[in-house]
Amino acid sequence: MNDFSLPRAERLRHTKDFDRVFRQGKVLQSDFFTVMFVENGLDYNRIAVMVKKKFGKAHDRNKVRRWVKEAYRTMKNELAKGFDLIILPRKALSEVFEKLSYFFVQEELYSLLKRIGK
RNA sequence: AGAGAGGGACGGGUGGUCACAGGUAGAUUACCUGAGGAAAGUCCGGACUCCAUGGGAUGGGAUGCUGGGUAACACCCAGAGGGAGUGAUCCCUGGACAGGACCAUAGAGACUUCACACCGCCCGUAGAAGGGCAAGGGUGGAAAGGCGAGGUAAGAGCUCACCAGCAUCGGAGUAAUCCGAUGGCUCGGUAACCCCCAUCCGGAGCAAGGCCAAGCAGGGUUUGGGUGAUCCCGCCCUACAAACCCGGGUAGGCCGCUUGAGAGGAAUGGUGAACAUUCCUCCCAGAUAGAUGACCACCGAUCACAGAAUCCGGCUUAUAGUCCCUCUCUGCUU
Repeated sequence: MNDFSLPRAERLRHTKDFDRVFRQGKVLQSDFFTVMFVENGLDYNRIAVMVKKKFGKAHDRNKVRRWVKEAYRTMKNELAKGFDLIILPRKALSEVFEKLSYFFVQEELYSLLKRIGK
């Protein structure tokens, strides 16, 4: 109930899983994020964060990926279960990234992710 | 105190709540560890792995004052010469008498066994003609040793002193080079143009390469070769090697993967050097869709550049701020 952990099993790891999400998945978009998701037949979610090299230098790419993972970890109990999802930060985010705080990213993601499965 | 030169250290801290990666332990839990000085650019140099294997010639590439250090280097240390600065200090570095090529514009003339003569100077003459000359002016990045004196019709290493450069001899130094003597007076620059000399260099890269598991299905054509700059010789394989076509199967796990030219300290050698040797202590990230994050509190007082991917040694570039050491100049006080 109060499980905030994010172990390896709850992450997408194999090429065929990625292919399945890209081929069969549905897409949700906001100005700053794209989310692709598909049902996985399990009783929990698996996620991956993909940051394109265009986003910025390695330091910033790491930072945005960690923020997204952290945000997902703290809100995952409030989301629908049984999906594989891929979260992609969009180019618009990289342009204003330096001025943002973690909380802004968290808000953005929550408003997007709660629409999954409805 | 101010201005400056060289070098070094750190680059938020502590506590708490969640979360991740690795390791250890009798193991759904504890404990420990967890990015950088540049992790970066991928510019050099190695280790390591595979290409069956050795030698020679040619070609290509890299480096470039001297000596030392190193596994090696384009790095480091010490020294030499030249240049800049009052100084601490900083910057530059093979050869232009082996040869070739080029030196725009300007200028009379740009490297040539009388270099040239535009304005000039001198002799000559009524004035010319005809001779002699290169000091001064002018052009240029550079004008054929410089400067002074003698000399002369005017001039000229024509003669002489000093300076620069060249050659020979002697001395000091491992050497670059320096010092001294003598001689004949003396032909620029560019080698990030070809080139010459000396030294070094095979290719590809951890997605290297290897093991296990699973799985299928092999067949055909061409070439005669197979050592990836080329050629030659030797040797090995040809049950091989390469290319292409048709058809099929994997793309999961483990190793490589972090103990290493390792870090800290001491002694000795070395130039109070780079560095080497010996001894003692320590283990300090190893992910694989890729671990370091988020929040709260307090303090310093707002926090730069920025994230490991086989591992080391360098170089270069980016960097808020804090602290330390050595030295120079100027001013003031004693």
